[in-house]
Amino acid sequence: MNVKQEDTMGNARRVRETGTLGKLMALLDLVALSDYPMRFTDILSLSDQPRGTLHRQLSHLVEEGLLEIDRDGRYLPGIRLLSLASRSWARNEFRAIAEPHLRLLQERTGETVHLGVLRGIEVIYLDKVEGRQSVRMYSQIGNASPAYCTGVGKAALSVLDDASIEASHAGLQFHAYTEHTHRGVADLLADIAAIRAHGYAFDREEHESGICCVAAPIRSDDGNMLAGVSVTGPAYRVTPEKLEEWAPLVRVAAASIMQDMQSRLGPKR
Amino acid sequence: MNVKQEDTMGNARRVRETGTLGKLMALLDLVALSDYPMRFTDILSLSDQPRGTLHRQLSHLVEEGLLEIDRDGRYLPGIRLLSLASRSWARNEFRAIAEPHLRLLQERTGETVHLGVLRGIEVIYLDKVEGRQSVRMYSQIGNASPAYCTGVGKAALSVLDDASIEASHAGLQFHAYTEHTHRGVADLLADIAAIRAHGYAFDREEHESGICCVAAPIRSDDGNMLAGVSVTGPAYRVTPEKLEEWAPLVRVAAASIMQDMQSRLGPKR
DNA sequence: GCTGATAGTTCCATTATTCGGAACCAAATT
DNA sequence: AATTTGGTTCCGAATAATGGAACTATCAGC
Repeated sequence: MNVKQEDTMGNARRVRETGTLGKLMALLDLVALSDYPMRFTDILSLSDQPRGTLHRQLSHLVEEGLLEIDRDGRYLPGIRLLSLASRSWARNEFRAIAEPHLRLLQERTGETVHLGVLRGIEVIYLDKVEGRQSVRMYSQIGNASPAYCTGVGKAALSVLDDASIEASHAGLQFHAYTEHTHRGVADLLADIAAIRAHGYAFDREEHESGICCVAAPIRSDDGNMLAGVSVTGPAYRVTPEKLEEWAPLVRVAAASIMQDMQSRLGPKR
Repeated sequence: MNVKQEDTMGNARRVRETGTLGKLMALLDLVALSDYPMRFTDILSLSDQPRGTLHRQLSHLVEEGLLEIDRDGRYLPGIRLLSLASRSWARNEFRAIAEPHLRLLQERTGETVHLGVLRGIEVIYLDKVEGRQSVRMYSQIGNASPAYCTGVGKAALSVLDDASIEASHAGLQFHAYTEHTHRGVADLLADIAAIRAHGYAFDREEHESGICCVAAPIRSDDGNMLAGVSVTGPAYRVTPEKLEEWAPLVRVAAASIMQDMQSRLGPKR
């Protein structure tokens, strides 16, 4: 576009901002995914754009219902996003195919089961099946977490070769969520080598203190989508032994999902 | 813009399509909210745009992850929508404030409780609290339904005056979901008059056969947002007597939510 | 395999939209 | 009243979207 080639580091999400839509979506990300609601000036300082331009862009997003302004002039994600997303979820074939297998895995282990897909260097959780406790359903669904510190993410990455992983994570600053979080690509690659050897990945409190999981990779037959299933639980209940014990179950679940995908999506075309 | 002023009736959703973003979002709606996955030509026949233009627009949406193409060349809603929406939901203050009241109402009635906001002539469900059964959580959240045939929708509409309702529903074709669905604005306004008198709305199998509910309106203090709470259940369990019995509880829930909003949002600014 | 038809993609001069600096407006602050 | 801060509007210049047409699969029937 113009001078702003170098994406101010931290935000290693978007690379090229394709035309008008790209710019607006980048802005939407900035506002909707921020951790606190921002006002016009806050956004102005983060997005290097002239005032007039930014103002018009925000107005357009608001007009479309993608953002909303509260009474204090703070910008918040709009509800239109919700209705779009509910379709995205309901109509997702992969999720639908995986669901029964997630349920089975949940029953076998008694712990929470997650399904997530890899999108770049992030994992987006597509579904979640939990046991009795009706804590906060929905919660995790749609959430994006870094691949390098989640079981599902590392499992999915393990299908790729080192070069790709290194390339996609180059220059990324690994955030130290806990003391066990990988600190850089080298750590990650070492872990991934082990994951490839075993066929499953562990997350031992790497993303959240006190939370462990074991995950297995899923790849679509066309190879365009990488995903993972995991069983997650609190460390006091989910011991290393339990994780080892569940690993084969998780692998079976992943394998069954892949098989179902092949038979339900493969033959057609 | 150009000739296409009259929005081919049925789709009484979008009126003016603001610039580039508006057109793209209209297209996204068309594709993402359709009932079945469409291929390029299907979309072409629905959106009156030249081939080249449409193709580029779809490409942009795909590049941004708002749409995806499956192996058969059909366009589907993309997962990026999910991650945006999860923030929209998690950060929604109204939902957070209402939640405890929804839980209480659920406990008191034992049936499923919904929270929905009015957006134009549609209701978008923001939250849902159900009892024991872990049927299909999430399901309803984000879903958009016509206001005229849902309890929450009619309750929310009842806060507006007849003229506004008539204006917004003018020319709208009322879809006959069941034999009890209102057939036109006249029916709707008659029902709404009763709702205003009582302070609560019934839905007696108007949207879905065998499903009944009772709902009460919620209006934000600034009057910019209309919403509703409802208790819903299967007709065999949720008799007319039960609905009458719950009506005051639903009104109390609505009132408490409004009060909480006032005290938690009001004083600030 | 050939022929015509249908589906999808690319090109590029024209046209419409966005861009962005600056002026403007409105509230708070001194 | 004067100044600062936060937000909005304007309009010529820069840029991106448009859309007709040419082009390339892919497919169906012969």
